[in-house]
Amino acid sequence: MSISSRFAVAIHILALLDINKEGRNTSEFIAGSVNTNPVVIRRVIGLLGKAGLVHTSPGVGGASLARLPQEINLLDVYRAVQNDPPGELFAAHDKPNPKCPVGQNIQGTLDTVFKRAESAMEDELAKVTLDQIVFDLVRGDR
Amino acid sequence: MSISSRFAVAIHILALLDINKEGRNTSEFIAGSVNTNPVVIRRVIGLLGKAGLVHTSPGVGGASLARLPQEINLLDVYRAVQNDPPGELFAAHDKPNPKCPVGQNIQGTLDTVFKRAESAMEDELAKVTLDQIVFDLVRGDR
DNA sequence: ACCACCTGTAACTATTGTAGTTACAATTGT
DNA sequence: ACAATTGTAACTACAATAGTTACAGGTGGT
Repeated sequence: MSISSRFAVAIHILALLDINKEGRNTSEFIAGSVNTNPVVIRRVIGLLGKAGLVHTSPGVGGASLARLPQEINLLDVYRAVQNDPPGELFAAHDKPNPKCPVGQNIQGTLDTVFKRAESAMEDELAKVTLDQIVFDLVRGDR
Repeated sequence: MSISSRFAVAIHILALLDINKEGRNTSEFIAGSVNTNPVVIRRVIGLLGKAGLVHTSPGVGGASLARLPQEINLLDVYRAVQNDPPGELFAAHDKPNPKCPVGQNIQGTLDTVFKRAESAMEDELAKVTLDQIVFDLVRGDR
C-alpha cells in the first residue's frame, strides 16, 4: 500500500498559504485549488495546526504559516499528517512461532533493517524545505 | 498506511527455506513458523516464484531458493511482493485544479521529491542480502 | 495403478484506512 | 445582528489486507 495522499495535499496547502499570503485562505478557496471537498482541507489543516506548522483561527479565520517556509521541511509535514507512529512504515507480521529458531529472532532482525530503510527515506524528506518547493512551483510557471 | 506484512512474511519464508534446506518445506510447515494460514504462505510463495526467487513444484513439492542467499537482497523481495508499481510509495492527490498556479505544477514537483525519497529507502533495502539476515537470525539464537 | 499428500487458486468474510459528503454548533469581523 | 467560516461528528463508498474454507489437479511412494 501507499502513503496516504494527505501528505501530498498537505504540501499543496502549505505552498498555497505561502504563495497567497496576501489573500484570504479559506478552506473553500484551498479546496478549489486542490480540487477536493473543503472538509478534507480543514481536516488536514487541523493536523498541520496540531503540529505547529500553521496558525488557524475559528470563525472568519483562514490559515497562515506558523513558520518561515525555509524552516518547514517535508519530514515535518510527513510526521504531521501521518498518524502511524514513526518506525512503522513497514508492518511486522505479528506473533511468529517462538518455538522456531526463525520465528524466535526474526522480529528483532527485521526491526533493525526496517528502521534503517525508513530513516533513509525520512532523511531525504528532511532535506527539502517548503521554500524550495515553492521556488520550484513558481519557476515551473514560466 | 504501512507497507503490507507480506514483505515481512516473505523474508521469513526465504530465511526458513535457507536454514531448513535439508527438510521438506511444505506450506503447512512454514505456516507453523510464521503462525498464519497455509494459504497465505502459498500466496506469498507464488509471488516469490513469479519473481524468480524460489522454485516451487506442484503436488508433493515444497519450495526451495532459486538463487544463493548472497544473491537475494531485500529490494528483490520487496519488489516481488509489493504489487504497487515502483515509484508509487507516495500517493499523489489526483487532478489538482489546472487553473491555479499551484495546482498546475505541483504534480511534477512532488514527483521528483517523492521518487528521491523512495529510492533512498530502496537503496537501503538493496544493501541487505538474505544471507546477512540468516546470519543475524542464527547468531541471535546463541 | 492406487492413494495419501500437497500445491494453486477461487470465493467468501472480516477488518481497517481513506476520502468524500452532509450537517450543524460555535466563533468571528463588520 | 448577521453573514461567513471553522471545527467536528456522522455517515457512505471504496480499496487493500489477511484469514478461512473448499476443491481440482499434480506428484511420488508403494
